Amino acid sequence: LRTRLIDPMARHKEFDRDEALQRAMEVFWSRGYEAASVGELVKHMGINRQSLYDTFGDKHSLYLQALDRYREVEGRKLFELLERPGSVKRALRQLFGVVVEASLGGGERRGCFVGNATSELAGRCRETAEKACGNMAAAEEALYRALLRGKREGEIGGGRDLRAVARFLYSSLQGLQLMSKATRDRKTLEDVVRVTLSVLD
Amino acid sequence: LRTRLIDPMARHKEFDRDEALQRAMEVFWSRGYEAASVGELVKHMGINRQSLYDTFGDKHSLYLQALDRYREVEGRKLFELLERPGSVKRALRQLFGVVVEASLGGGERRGCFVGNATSELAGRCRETAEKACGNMAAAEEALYRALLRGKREGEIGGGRDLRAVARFLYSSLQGLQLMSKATRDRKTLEDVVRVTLSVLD
DNA sequence: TGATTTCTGGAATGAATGTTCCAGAAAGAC
DNA sequence: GTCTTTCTGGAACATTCATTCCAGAAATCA
Repeated sequence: LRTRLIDPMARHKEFDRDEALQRAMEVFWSRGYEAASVGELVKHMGINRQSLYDTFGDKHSLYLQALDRYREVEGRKLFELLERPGSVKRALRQLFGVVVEASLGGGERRGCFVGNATSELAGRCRETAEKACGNMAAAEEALYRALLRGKREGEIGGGRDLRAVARFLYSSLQGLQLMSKATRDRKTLEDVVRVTLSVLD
Repeated sequence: LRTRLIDPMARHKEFDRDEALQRAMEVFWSRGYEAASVGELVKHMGINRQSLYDTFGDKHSLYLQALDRYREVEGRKLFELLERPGSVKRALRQLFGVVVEASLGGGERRGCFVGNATSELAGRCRETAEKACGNMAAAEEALYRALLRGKREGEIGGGRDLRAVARFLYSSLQGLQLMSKATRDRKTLEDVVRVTLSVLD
């Protein structure tokens, strides 16, 4: 790092750091921390073993960076969905619906990476717990703003503590994602969603 | 096994199988499947390494048996709490309250073993997924019966699809347990519980 | 071209893993 | 006492793991 500033003539990195991190995230997302081996990561990231260690540090450090990336990418999606003009209730139905459909589709059921990380590591790894907390707070905030807008636009009644409702919705989303890992029964998942969203009425 | 039936003269098992399994369950519950080493299991179970393999088979098989035990033990607790005569709403408040207090106490936050197992393995291990499903169905049934009683006794209104509400409550419990792994903020958790239980009003 | 740095692939390392083998002690049934 | 079986502790095994080392090829900039 220092030498490059002093005498900057060398080969550039060939791979795209973000793209490699994205791939790493997918592996950790599917397999979890412990079950994901460095060999697997190397293969899916498409970079050299040495490059992995040079660029991201060790496995644990890479995991935390993957968590950060997940938050950015998925957080952006959540944000965009909820800030989109139009019915807030409709946006929430869509949000929960995406989870249900992802579970019923033939693909892999990875759940929520942050939820998985919380379940697997938060009790044991302070950094993971902090990142999970941060993600929770960010999602809660996005939900809260959406609810505020819903109230402002008359779609949501004023009798509720919207902060509490936002927290409830985040918790429900995590519960649903967990359920969706265990069952592919559409009726069950839709029951959960229907009752969850009924608190907005 | 066969020889014992033909010629039953030998030493008896010295340790209590259920007790050892209970200990194994605690290890898996705290650490998850991958992170729990056989060495750790041997130590906490208080039995010999060989006895572990003789009695429970390999690590994976032991894990599945621990899951079964969890379901029996915790399932019984859930059942007893919900079947206890008196207010159903009160019982549910108590149920959710236990989770909140466990999270705020100084102890380890293990969450729900079945939830942990679902998160870590259900996507990859069919047997785990099936056991998780079974547990879900059993808990749902207990909740459903409690709700039916609440309706019969006039505590819960008749407008609801109680099957759906039972599923919702189970999902919420899982969501809450996950949240409780990441945060120790009482207000946050109580917000979630309050909104969750408000669907019964 | 020459200097310098990074990339790449593979080998090497050392620790930890799950599992099995062994030999002796202990305890029931005859 | 004599079997027979299980228990116990420890060693042995093979595999996998995360991580590091190495040497050559590639690429940048002077």
